Amino acid sequence: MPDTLLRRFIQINLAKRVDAPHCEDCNARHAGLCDALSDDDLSLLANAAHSVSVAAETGFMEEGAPATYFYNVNEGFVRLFKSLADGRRQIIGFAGAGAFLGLADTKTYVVSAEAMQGAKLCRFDRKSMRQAFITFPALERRLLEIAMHELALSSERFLLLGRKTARERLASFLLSWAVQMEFCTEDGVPPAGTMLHLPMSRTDIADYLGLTIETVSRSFSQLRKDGLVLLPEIHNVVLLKPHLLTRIAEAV
Amino acid sequence: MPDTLLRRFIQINLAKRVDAPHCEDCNARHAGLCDALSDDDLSLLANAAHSVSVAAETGFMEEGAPATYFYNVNEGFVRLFKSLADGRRQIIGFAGAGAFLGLADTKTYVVSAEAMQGAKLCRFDRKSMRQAFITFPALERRLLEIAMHELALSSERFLLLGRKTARERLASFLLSWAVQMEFCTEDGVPPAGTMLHLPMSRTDIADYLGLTIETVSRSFSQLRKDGLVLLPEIHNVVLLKPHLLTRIAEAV
DNA sequence: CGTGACATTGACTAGTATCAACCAAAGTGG
DNA sequence: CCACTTTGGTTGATACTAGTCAATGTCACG
Repeated sequence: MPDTLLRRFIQINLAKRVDAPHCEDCNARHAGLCDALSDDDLSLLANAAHSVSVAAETGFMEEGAPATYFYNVNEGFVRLFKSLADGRRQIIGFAGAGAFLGLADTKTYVVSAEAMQGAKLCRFDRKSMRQAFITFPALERRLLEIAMHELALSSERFLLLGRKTARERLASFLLSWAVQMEFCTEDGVPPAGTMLHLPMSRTDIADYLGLTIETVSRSFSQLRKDGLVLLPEIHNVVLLKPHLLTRIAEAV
Repeated sequence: MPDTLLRRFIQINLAKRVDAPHCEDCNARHAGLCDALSDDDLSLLANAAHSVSVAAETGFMEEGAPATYFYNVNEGFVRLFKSLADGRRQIIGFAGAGAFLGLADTKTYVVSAEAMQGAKLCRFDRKSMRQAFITFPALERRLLEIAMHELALSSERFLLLGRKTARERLASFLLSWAVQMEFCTEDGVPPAGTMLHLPMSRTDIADYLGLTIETVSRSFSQLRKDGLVLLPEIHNVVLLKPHLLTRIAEAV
């Protein structure tokens, strides 16, 4: 085979696509959807994906826009939100590695998404994803599990937004973040002294909990004064009395 | 075949189980999960189900209890809710014919359920349901669609509970109920003059919207004074200016 | 060291909750 | 049959939590 033809063959059939994701060393390899597939199947799926980087504070999905892509978060955090016409914002969730975005039964996105710091994502277009669900039924089953888990969490959040006080909301938030960051033991409570890193601003926390930044700030100070937490840095919280926090969160 | 043996054969193989549901004339036949199956497949599934009646204001599912059954609502309305230790209650949703209850990735129910008036339900145990998902993949696909739809609705409700005023919440509620009752045209707005029947009490509406009964009552009166609705009976609302209601609901 | 972004704290306000009175409709029982 | 009670809803007066507006503090960065 002449040299140029050989190079061409390699290019087409063997070389990795530069923008295809490298699943082997991905943070999300054993989380979310990807965890449902074997290495071989995943590498097939990866060929349908594009790896994209999103700069800090940049949007890549907009409520109401045609839902052309699904995303899987590989690195960094993403905030999902909805807004009212006058600018009021509600953060629907913070999505980290392994989270699957763009899930919807509609033709348009139901929420907007922005990278918080820099984020790396896998992008699939909906067509190839539909195909993947047919090829890999395990994927669809996993998606159902994920969706059911989200639904369970959402009922907890309805209770928070509809019925809890500012203090209770913040306590619940800290604990749920500890769960999401896998700091919790089998009883669902993080060990005393756990230091949580909160990658989001006070504004984000406020818009997540249905409060204002001032109320969030005051509630933090109150928890600190009561000896429940330490606030060594703005983005770090030490949970001194996690069991008391759960009592506050559940109004026991 | 002797007479007694024949009777016995009929009893075992041909006679309908008294408590098996009659899918042909069920309200939920062409809604929710059941709509995903053909008549033949559905009658197979029906054999795994028990038809149960629940009296008004009676609970049949409790948050935290072992999740042994799934339910499908055939008739009447059911309220799903979560409570805090001190009695504060948040209604997660009102489920009518076709709704599927008990969905959860956990071993225990995440919400409680009560019939509002009398309700008729199909009860499946989780084991036979898992089997049904394997036998009828269309069922699982449909369940995923339902779950994704619920997730889309839930983000809308986060916005409502976290960021909307009492008046906006009530306007949103009336419109969403009109959608659920299929009163809306293709633009998602019900025609002017639509009369909505609200099967729930003011207390239920309050606990659904994260308000008190007094605030709900005042908000109703306010909408009436502003000429947006009529309140001929307590459980009936006439939407006089639905487009204005949507403007209020979305803060345009 | 000045600037800007973000957070905290304080003073005051507003929207909703709470408490209470009142009302209407639907039982209940003598 | 009619007074009495009960239940659910509305309306008013007041309280309180969280929001708004403003001043101050803190930290990172040029």
